[in-house]
Amino acid sequence: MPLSAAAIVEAAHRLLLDYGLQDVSMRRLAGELDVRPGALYYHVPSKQQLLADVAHRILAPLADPPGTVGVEELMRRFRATVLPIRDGADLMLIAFGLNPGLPPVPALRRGLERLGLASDQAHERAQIVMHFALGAVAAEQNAALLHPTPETPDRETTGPEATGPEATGPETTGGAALYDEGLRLLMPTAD
Amino acid sequence: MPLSAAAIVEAAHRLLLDYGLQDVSMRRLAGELDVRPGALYYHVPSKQQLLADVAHRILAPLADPPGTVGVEELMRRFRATVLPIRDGADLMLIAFGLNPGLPPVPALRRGLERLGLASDQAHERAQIVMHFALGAVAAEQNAALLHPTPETPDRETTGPEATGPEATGPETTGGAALYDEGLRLLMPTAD
DNA sequence: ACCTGAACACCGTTCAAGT
DNA sequence: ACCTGAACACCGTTCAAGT
Repeated sequence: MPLSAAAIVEAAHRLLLDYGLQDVSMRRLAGELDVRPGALYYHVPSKQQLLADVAHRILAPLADPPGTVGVEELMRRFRATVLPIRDGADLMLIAFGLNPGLPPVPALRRGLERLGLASDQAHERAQIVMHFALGAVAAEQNAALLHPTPETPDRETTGPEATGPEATGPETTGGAALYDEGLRLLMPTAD
Repeated sequence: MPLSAAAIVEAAHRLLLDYGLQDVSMRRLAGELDVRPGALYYHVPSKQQLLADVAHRILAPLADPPGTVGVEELMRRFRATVLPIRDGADLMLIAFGLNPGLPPVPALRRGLERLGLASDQAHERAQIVMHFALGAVAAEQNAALLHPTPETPDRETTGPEATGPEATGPETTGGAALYDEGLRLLMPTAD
């Protein structure tokens, strides 16, 4: 088969999961697909759009949570999805810049309305929650990359139930606890 | 004079303010300073460390706010400082990864303690607030860059009182109002 | 001590030309 | 229609050698 946008997105996704965002280059991608770099541009308009498509694929499971999952659980899943990807939050920041209505957002809005917020309020609150989530995961990933704790587990061979680090922080609260607390503060209350 | 770390940081700072993070390359910096790229590495260990030093310079005014400025005002100043710099939030994300105690953070902690939080609580809350601020400014900048609103003012020739965009959002609340609301939700209350 | 020259191993993107 | 070849204009970093 001749190569296609879908095949390129899939290869980029694999490269991202296996090596991280830094290693997803158009040239490396071309190598992986056994074509010259220029060939990719017949199928995708730019690296940026390609990355946005990859992000969409990754976040698709958060589009319509099965049953009625709570807002906090939804956002915990967002963190769990993005955290294991190297520079995953940077990718999501790019993707949300291109398309602010990406997957967790509509479900987040609906969930906030279910909690009593009017449509406008829910829209606003959803953005605030997303901003916090993106900042928190980005900070957590950068901290881990830049001064890494000894014994990074390096997921691989771990089953699908692998959730994340939770290495006992040096003087800070663990990333998950901090994140949960932030979510809690941003949840609607009678105020 | 022979070139120095300080001179390199200053040139990088100028390049950042004038052209944005994308144009701060070691090679371009070298050109600006009339040396070959390798010369820079005699004075700075890496681009990453250089950028962290530049970030420190930029955030220095937020280290000890004159008088006793409120927490919300402090964080508004953080936004106002970072927003006019192209990809400023990306830079700050790098910088805070390297050094989580950068300028607004200690003042933020002190301010939160003044509002009644115990030391541990203030530390935790400060991180949460910083995560939100970083995410919010990063999202705002990416949105502006990726699908720019017509008539970007393009600061320059504008006086020192230039504060920022505030273009009437299409369907969303303006960036400043959204940011302020996020801050408000994260401020300590009796709960 | 401080810097150059030159290399190593890369980037994203374009586009005439081939099949 | 789909891809190659080749270029354009770049990257960060290292390091022997010069002064």
